[in-house]
Amino acid sequence: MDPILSADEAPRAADPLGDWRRTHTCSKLTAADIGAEVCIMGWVQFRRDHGGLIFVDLRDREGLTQVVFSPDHAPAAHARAHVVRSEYVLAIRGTVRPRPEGMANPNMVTGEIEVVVNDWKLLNTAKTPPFTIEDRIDAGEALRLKYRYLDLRRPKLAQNFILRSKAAQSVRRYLDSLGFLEVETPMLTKSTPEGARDFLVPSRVNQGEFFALPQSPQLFKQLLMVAGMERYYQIVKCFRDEDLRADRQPEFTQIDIEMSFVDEEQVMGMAETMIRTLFSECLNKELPTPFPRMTYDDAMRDYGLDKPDVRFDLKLTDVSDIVRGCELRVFAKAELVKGLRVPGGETMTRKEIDELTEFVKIYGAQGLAWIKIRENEWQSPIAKFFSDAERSALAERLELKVGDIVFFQAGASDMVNNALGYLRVQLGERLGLIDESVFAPLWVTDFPLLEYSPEDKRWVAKHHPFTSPKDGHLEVLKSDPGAALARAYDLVLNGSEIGGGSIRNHTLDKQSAMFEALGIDAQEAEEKFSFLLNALQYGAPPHGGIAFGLDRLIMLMAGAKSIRDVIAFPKTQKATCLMTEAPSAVASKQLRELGIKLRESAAKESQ
RNA sequence: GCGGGAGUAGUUCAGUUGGUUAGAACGCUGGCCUGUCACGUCAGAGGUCGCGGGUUCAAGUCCCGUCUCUCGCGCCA
Repeated sequence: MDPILSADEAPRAADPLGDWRRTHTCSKLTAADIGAEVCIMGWVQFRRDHGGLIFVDLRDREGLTQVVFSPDHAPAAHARAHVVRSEYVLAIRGTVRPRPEGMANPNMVTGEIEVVVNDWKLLNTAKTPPFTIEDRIDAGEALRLKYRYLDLRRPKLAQNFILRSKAAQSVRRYLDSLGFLEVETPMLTKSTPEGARDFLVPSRVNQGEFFALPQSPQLFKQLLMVAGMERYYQIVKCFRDEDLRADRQPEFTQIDIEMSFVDEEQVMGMAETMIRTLFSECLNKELPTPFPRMTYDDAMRDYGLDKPDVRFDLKLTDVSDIVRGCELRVFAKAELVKGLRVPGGETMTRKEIDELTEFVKIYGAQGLAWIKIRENEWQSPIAKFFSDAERSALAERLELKVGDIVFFQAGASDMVNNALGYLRVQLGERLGLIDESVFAPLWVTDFPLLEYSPEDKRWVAKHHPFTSPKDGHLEVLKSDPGAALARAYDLVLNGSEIGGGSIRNHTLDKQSAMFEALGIDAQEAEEKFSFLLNALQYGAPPHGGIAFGLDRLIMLMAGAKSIRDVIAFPKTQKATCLMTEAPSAVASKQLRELGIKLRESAAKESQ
């Protein structure tokens, strides 16, 4: 056995691990282990030094165990233990024993027992951490991101990564059992015109030219289908240089899947079972069979959004036709007028309504009209503008009852749907209509193939330009581009889009027609996508697939508020890493090798 | 690019109408303490009030600019 330093000689020098081996993790000791000689290793969570007895809660990835240094039991070991501080790394050899009568701690998994120390090693000391490592956090996120390796020691965060690992394994097991091949695709690839901004990587050997990091492996997985792989998957990083949100990071992970010889029913069925298996294996939650479905048009009509949160019941109602002739001009001339009836909402205060009005303004609304339905009157700033006929039509259409409040939004249809759709979600949260223990999956289908971009003044792909139109919709595409439907589907969970996919164009003529509709001429298509167009001419099988946002999925499963809580080393909202301080300036030699010169406004001091 | 919130001790925060030496809790250091479990107790140390200007006899506090973190809008096929 290794010699152990005595208390008076260099008490803070670390001991070598030597031949000590861990026998148990800190969560695994129970009353069944009483009497056992064990060796546990971990970090000091709390120290309670009574001068006599010293208690230490030792933490490892799995949990906490109380360790007791006793002057009666092992005087030498006890004498050295006064130097122990928070986050010191200890190896403990001791005996599991029951806590004295009445001293059990019901709040701890291992609260029945404690380990009385026979001998111990100080494996390392630690500076006082800048914040306390416990779930009851009191430090700001910026500080925690700088010391991410300390934040990750918190049990709650550690649990998220245990869940994430189990989830990835569950998905791999499932897909492997169905004959999917895990194939890696390039990280250094070609910049594509459509979609998000690319992260670019300069090439030293090809100066003046750039790789792009993949926004997704979309084209590669299609080419793997042409290559006859038949079933592909990958749990893979994707990169998009767009602004961040609580649920968006510039690099994120997809479960990427593609299959040959299938239609949308087979892809959705496979994906649905994968998600159901995942929830069953990792959370012990049974999701409905089958998942409910809704068309895009129905989602927009009833919920205003293409990702309805169906955990609660409020719905939007179109009343445009009823108010077309009313005296309230903003209603009468609006492209779309919708109402949102809130049962029992009549008790809402002026202040609450004002807050909701501010809320909808975020989405471009000018204001928020409302009517409180009382026994003998409609209390409302706008009720006077409606005729008796209009009132009774509204009451009937909206199924108004005494005690309700109904909110209206009028104007451009995109704005009305967006503002009322998010107002609905806001009300669901504020009024406690959401059961947080429920997971409500929903397929949204029959998406439009294209949407009009006012900014670019042209039609752009809603899903992506490789999505196949529904049967017969290739013709619709030419006559009425906005009406053409896609063989695309999204999976929505609790109001978040967690996955989406489509059946692809596997023939050259269909893909060419799609490019044409998008205003990509033959020459540009050739430049950007010749490899795909070539491949489609060599016997591409019918194929389709789906991709899930793993981070967002784990975030929902873990009940985390931010995607950062399920990514080991995330970026801040300005896409920087507070721990490594990336991105950073580089030496001018590096830039010279790449043939890159910075514009003066962008140049920063290099190291 | 735009809007909201935040920035004061190691941490989380308080700080009145601009007015004495900027406070509290936790943490930290030292003493005491043999059944604690966010131990207790006594004592102590600890401040570029994000940064830069300005107004003023006097600025944590008022004004202008700027940076960072965060939530959202736009953006994200």
